[in-house]
Amino acid sequence: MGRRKAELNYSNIFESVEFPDAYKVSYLANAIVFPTYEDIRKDFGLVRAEYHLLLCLAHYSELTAQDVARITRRPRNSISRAVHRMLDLGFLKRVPDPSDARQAKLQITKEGKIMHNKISKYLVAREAEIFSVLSESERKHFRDLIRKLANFASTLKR
Amino acid sequence: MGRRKAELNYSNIFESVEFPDAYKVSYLANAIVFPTYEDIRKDFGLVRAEYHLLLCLAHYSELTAQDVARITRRPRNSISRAVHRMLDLGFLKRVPDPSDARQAKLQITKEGKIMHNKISKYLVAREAEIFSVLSESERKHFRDLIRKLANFASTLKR
DNA sequence: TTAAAGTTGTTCCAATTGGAACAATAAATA
DNA sequence: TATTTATTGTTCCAATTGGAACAACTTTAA
Repeated sequence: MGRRKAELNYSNIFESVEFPDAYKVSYLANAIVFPTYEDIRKDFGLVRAEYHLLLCLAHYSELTAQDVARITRRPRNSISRAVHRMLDLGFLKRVPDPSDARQAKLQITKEGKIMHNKISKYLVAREAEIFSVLSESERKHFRDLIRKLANFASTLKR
Repeated sequence: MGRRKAELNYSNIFESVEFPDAYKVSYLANAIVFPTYEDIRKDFGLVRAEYHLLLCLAHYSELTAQDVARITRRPRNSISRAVHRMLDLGFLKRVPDPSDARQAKLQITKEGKIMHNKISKYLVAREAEIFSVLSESERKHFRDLIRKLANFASTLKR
């Protein structure tokens, strides 16, 4: 007691905010997702859109830049910039689409896959850490609910 | 044995991504939270950190800039910038702390409260829209689970 | 067939952003 | 006490960002 100043514990507004569920989704994203992008940038040298390209093309063998923009809900120009850098880095290849000269099909390269695997490994561990606070059954339940929400959100116009 | 249909709908990677839960939290935030900040900017003229100041000071009568940075997990310099603009706009007032000359206590003004109420109303409606896809019981479960996750996330070092 | 409307990928540009360093002050330690 | 370490709020700066406009191309409508 005495000399040390009283330390108030202003830690959050989780229970008092007017939109507690949306606020916590936002908070979680800020606490765990965005620092993760920062880690990816520092440790692997890729910015968000660049990583998104890897992620999408690791799961679909062929996509246009526009497809990736839609899947990730990022602006097209960010994706466009990222495509060029990823081509330079050798993580993607691009083939013009003969049936539509406006667009080009993108594919991930072997090097891209290797990079994707490295980053994924890190992200899987990170996810496990965060969700370790839930029991198996809670986590299963959460998965069902967040799936419902995400599917619904994906139908909303951008 | 039918051929796979050529016209696939590349809409998401929810089910194939290696970290499906974290990915959907991120996706939800991108789909509903960040467009919301954009709306607040357009409709109310406040950027994210400025709105965060309103939000925090609507729920705690007195906070330092640093408190707000901690509560919202935003960088201090963003909050600092926002404080000055909010003072100019008359939404906040600032009183030097006599017991610690480094810091100042911030409070929301009447005008700030009015602005906060307007924005809150919009956000509450937005939350209701998003979560309308869940039943009452599902929503209650989701609330419990996201609370657990958010509380855990708040204990993680920044 | 022509004209209008929509789509894709791109460049440009202005604004936002956050890391880093800094001065002032406070707290901890020797 | 004197010195070192930590904290607060700030400014600076470089990088990221996304909106808007654009050209090239395709699709739809007339």
